[in-house]
Amino acid sequence: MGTFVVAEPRSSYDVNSSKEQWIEVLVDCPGVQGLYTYRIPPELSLKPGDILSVPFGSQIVGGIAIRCLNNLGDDLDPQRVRDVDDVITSGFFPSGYWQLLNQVAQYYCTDLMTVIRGALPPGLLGRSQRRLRLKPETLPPGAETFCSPVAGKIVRLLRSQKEGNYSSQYLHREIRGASRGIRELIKRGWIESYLEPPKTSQPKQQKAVTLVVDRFPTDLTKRQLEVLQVLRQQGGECWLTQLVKLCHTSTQVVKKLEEKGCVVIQYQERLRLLQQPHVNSDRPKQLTPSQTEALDVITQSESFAQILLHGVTGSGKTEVYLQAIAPLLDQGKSALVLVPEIGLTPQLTDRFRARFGNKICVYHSGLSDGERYDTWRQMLTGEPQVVIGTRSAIFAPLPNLGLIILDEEHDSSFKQTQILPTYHARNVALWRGELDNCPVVLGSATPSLESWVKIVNKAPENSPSPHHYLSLPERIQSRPLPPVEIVDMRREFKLGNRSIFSRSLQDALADLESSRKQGILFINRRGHSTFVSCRSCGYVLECPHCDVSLSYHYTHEGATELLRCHYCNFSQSQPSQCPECRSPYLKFFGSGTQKVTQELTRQFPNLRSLRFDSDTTRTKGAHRHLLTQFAQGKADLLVGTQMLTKGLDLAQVTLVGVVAADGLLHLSDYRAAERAFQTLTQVAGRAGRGDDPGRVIIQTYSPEHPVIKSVRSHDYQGFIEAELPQREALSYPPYGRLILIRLSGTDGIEVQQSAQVLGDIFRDQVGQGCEILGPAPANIMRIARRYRWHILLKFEPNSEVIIPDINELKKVCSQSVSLSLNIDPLRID
DNA sequence: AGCACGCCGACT
DNA sequence: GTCGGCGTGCTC
Repeated sequence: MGTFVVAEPRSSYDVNSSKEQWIEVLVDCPGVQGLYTYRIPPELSLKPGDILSVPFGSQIVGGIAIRCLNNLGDDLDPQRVRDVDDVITSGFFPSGYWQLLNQVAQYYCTDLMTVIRGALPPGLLGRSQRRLRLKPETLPPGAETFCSPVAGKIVRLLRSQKEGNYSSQYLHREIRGASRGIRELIKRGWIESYLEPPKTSQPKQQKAVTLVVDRFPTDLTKRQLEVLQVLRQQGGECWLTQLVKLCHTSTQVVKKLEEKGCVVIQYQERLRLLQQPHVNSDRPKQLTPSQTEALDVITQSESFAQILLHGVTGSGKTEVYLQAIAPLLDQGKSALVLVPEIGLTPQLTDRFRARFGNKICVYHSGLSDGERYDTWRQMLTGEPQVVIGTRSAIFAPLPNLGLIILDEEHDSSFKQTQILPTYHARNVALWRGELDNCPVVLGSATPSLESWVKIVNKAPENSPSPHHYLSLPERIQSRPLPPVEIVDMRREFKLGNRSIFSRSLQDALADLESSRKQGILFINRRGHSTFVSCRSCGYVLECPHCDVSLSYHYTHEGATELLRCHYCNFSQSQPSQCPECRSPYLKFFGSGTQKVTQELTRQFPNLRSLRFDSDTTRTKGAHRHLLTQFAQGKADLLVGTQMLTKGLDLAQVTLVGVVAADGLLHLSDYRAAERAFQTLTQVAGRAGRGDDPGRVIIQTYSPEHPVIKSVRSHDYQGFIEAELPQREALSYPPYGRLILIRLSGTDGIEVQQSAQVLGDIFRDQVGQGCEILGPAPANIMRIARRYRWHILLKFEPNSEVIIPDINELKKVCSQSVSLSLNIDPLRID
């Protein structure tokens, strides 16, 4: 080959680079569907998957680049196509991620953007804001007196703000008919209107100091030398603020060192990851034979597999998870561990951190926006790591996923109900496992019927993927499951015991008092009493906004007596007399955590108890604090609600008492029995996890209830065998699928009418193979002033039921009525 | 979501 | 006649 011209940088006559490029963008705007085409300005480089900001109408909104186009379609006038404004973040989605999001959107009947919004950390999809600013330089003194009254109001309002600056939204909210005044003021040149760019989460930059010399110069002051020595101790690099703090000095000293060429100070990204206290590291524990067997199956699954890990309480599921994850990290892969909302206890994360140290990332909605954003970025680095999180962490962008674990997979907090999409993390986890081709482990002591049927009862013909049922039937170290004693409270009453504690429970509590062991008391409800009624006329105090009675709250001597609504949080002080008949004799019915604690101190003054419910764990860190206190033996009894059932592993607990199981048993819900069995089994499982054997006492008015019988003998199998045929007979899940259409609004008549119209539409359009129940008023018809109606669709899982588009359905409803779909609802109330 | 356009009732 | 209410529809 002869001489060859070295390639010149691409110049403007290069056909490829002068050719215009367009991009189709999914725009983040409510009520907007479909893709919009934008021109890619030559100075921007972007690719599908990038998060963009684009002009849309009069504003700048967020969007996702979907695909590149080389030429515009004929139907689009090039004049109308606008430029992409900016690239907010690039490379935020691992490959295969789109397919997952699309699958979620399709199954849960929402648009892709809604799924993206729910998956991304908050604050990435920004939206511009129109703001108005007073121009003091052109504003004549006393301006408000010689313009229209509305304009005057606006000027006065803007003056009250120190920057003379408010959002247009705020002005419109504060001043009626503001638009006229705003137009006038702009015309006069006294104010200006501008778009504030969307504020999206950004990496946090902080000054870092780096040591750049090996040998320290000789002309250093004592202070300067000290700083350099500390910096060397820190590995040659340190945040400026931290260094200054460590040396008890000022930034001046470090600046001087920079001038002398010893260090460099520059901005670096600082990840705002959740700082957690140090824990002592631990080593893998010896496994039982069944743990070993389970671990082998998991570690040998290198592609997608559904694995149900059914381990009785205290059988050491967590240790199996830990040992299954360890080899993955060595292979450079990551693992995702999902836990129930309140199950994200410090106990669990501490155990993971003790084993894997800083390879652990915690991701849940309690983090600040910045922390979530940075944790997300940390995951994108692709370093092998373990992400522990709640429901939404199933969307964690781990590029090299080797294992997904759902701990306590039966837990209902894996289902999102209030906001769209109404996804179940277990479903999404299985899809993700399939897409990322990694095993999914579902762990529980009381597996959901869904998982049981899917994995254990699965018919061979529709099981293309491997599925395994792994059982850990025994507790570690051969500890026995605690014996469960059922106490018939009707009998107690007959024998003249009017206390909320049966004689058995009283004996056990007295025992606890003398033996210095610890116990747990489970109550279904928080507060003191579930309702207050007048002894003379029977009037029950009800919430003015909801169709429910008010709960009585009273914690201790001298505290204010409150009535509170557990649905809308309305509260008022306890009246001294009946609002209806003025009788002063009001009686409290039904026991909550507060009343039980009160009774305890009255009957067992030497037992120290801690209340553990959403009232006492509301503040940040309270959860951890209460558990630490209990673990340190600063109390003998933990008195609490459902929260107690989730992942507490307290070795000293020997007694578990269920004050009244009946509240769980008699709910008019198809899933009530399953929930009751799970809750009771889980709470019973808190006993006897240490060296001392445990004991469980369940008080009930229906001791013959099949759920109670199964719980007494720790008989999951028996429960399942009784429950499944009932579900099958009525085509309830897991045999049939449900979709709940919820209508609500402040006008009861309009809600009812819209429900009827929708019911007729469904009967017309989806009748085949789909049963339509309702419309009917919801169990509690009114909550927070809103009337609620339901329509329930029930159909075979494989039938081709076509759900009408929700936007079409909304059109036929009254405007005041809001409509939402809940796909596979867990509760219908 | 904003913001325009456009069609009807109460004022100069 | 005009002003100003807010119903409908569009945003590359």
